[in-house]
Formats: sequence, C-alpha cells, structure tokens
Amino acid sequence: MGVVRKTKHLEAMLHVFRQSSDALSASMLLDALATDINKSTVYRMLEKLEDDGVIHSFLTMDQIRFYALCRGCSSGQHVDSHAHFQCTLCKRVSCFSEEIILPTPERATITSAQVLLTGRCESCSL
Amino acid sequence: MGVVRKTKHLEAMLHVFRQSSDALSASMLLDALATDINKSTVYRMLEKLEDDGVIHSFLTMDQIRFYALCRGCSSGQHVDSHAHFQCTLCKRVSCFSEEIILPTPERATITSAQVLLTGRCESCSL
DNA sequence: CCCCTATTGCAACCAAGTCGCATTAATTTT
DNA sequence: AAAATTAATGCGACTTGGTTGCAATAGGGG
Repeated sequence: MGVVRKTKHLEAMLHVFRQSSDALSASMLLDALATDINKSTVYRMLEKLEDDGVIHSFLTMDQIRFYALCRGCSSGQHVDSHAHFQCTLCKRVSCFSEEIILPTPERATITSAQVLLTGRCESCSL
Repeated sequence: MGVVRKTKHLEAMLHVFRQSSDALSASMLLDALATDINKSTVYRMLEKLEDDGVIHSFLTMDQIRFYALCRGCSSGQHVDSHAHFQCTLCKRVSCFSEEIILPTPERATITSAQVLLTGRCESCSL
C-alpha cells in the first residue's frame, strides 16, 4: 500500500521535509507549501507517509502533532525510541539521536514510547 | 495564589481524583462529576490545581490532556520525571512510579520531560 | 489516447480547549 | 447577621487541530 502516485504535492512536501532540520507540524507545512494545497490533503499525505515509515510523528507539550523524516529508523524496524526536543522560547522541535533507556515494568507490556524534552535550545541559550 | 475558596465543585473534583487510581481527562471529569458543572469551570479548576502543584498533567498519544494527583512529587519540588502509561486496549492511563533516566545533551538545557509508554496493561494482557 | 482509481478540493463537521462578561456564592468586614 | 468584596461559575461564542463524505481531477499502465 502506501504512496502509489508521484504527485506534485508529494514532491513538494518531501522537499520541505528535506530542507528542514526541524520537525514540522501540519500547519507549518500548510504555510511552507504554497497556498494552493488543501488542509485535508496535507493531513492525508502525512498519514500515508507515516504508514509507509517515511516519517514519524509525536506530540509536543501543547498537543500539536509534529512530523519528521525517519533518518535513523530504517524502513524495516521503525524505531521511535529516540527523544524529541522542543525549545520553550523559539518553539522549534527537533529529534535527538541518542537512544533512551526505557523502564520495563513487569506487569504491563510496552509496545511504544514517546519522550519529549523541553528547555532551551543552543541558539536560545546564548 | 492558587486555590482560595473551598467550593463544592472543588471538593467534588478532588474526591473523584482520590477515588481513581488512574489519570483522568477533562471530559472524563465532566462525566464523573454531575451534569451541573460547566466545561469552563472544569478546565479552570484543573489549571489552578496544576499551578498549585496538586495535580500534574501530560498528553496521551491521541493528544488528550490527562491529569493525576501528585502523590510522589512533593509541593516543594515538582518532580514530573516519572513515566505515564496508556493501555492501547482499555485506554486507561496511569502513572509509573519508577524514575526515568533522561539524556543530558550538551547543547541544550533541559527543563522538563514527558515520557509516555503505550502497550497492554496487566488486565488486558490476560 | 483511454480508462481506472488514487489523489485532491471543498465544505461541513467534531472535539478539546479558551475567553469575555454577567451572575452567583465564599469569605471578610462591620 | 447583614453588607461588602471578589473568587468562582455559567454561558455562549469562538479558535484550532484534525476528520469525513463526496464529487472532481489527474497519474500511469495498457
């Protein structure tokens, strides 16, 4: 399944992702892409790309979903156990490469985890 | 600042929290409390209680904010570095007592962290 | 070039959460 | 205990992130 057709919108969106070192939200993508793309289209593309393992998503503190290209995580195993970081000042969101050691409780079976760190980024700490 | 007056709604809400071993969302509280309480009131009380360090909040995978009594975290230092867990089947949300070892990147200054684990809870694993 | 169907736009919708303002009710003052 | 003060509440309108059904459009294989 997944992405079947190579549309202009798809190219454009992937281009935006590749240009950006940060993670992006749907509304940021709507801004970044020209005005001639529909909200629904953006959400549907994101959903499809995530299903395909091209991007992964996570939530920030203010409950907005952000998306980023899966660089480390191979297509085979979708490793999402890296942390994400949001600067409280500039609001930019990025991925941390370091792996997180997760607690392994006996009673429950853990299948996925999300770690979100907040604080000041390098630029905003100056 | 914070909670100043002892209202019926406040008593009722705290009662619901004490009864529940799980974390609760605003809409769950609206259901749990009688119908004679307003949405805005619930949100405002939650905000105030969180400011006061009585409860803490965090987001689940489907971007809904959940609230839980601060049991471990003392009023002095508000420790939020414990993980939260949501069962993918019964959707219930709870706090893990174990502390999390967070990555400490050199470039950024981390001020807070949220760890959300998902999987199957004890009851749903049977 | 034609056909099939994935993709898109649109518009209406939903749910979580916020806001301004008038009213109600704890608490304080007299 | 009544009056005064002001925190808390209800209400309704609004915002935002995201979803959905359906008709129109456009890739790409034959």
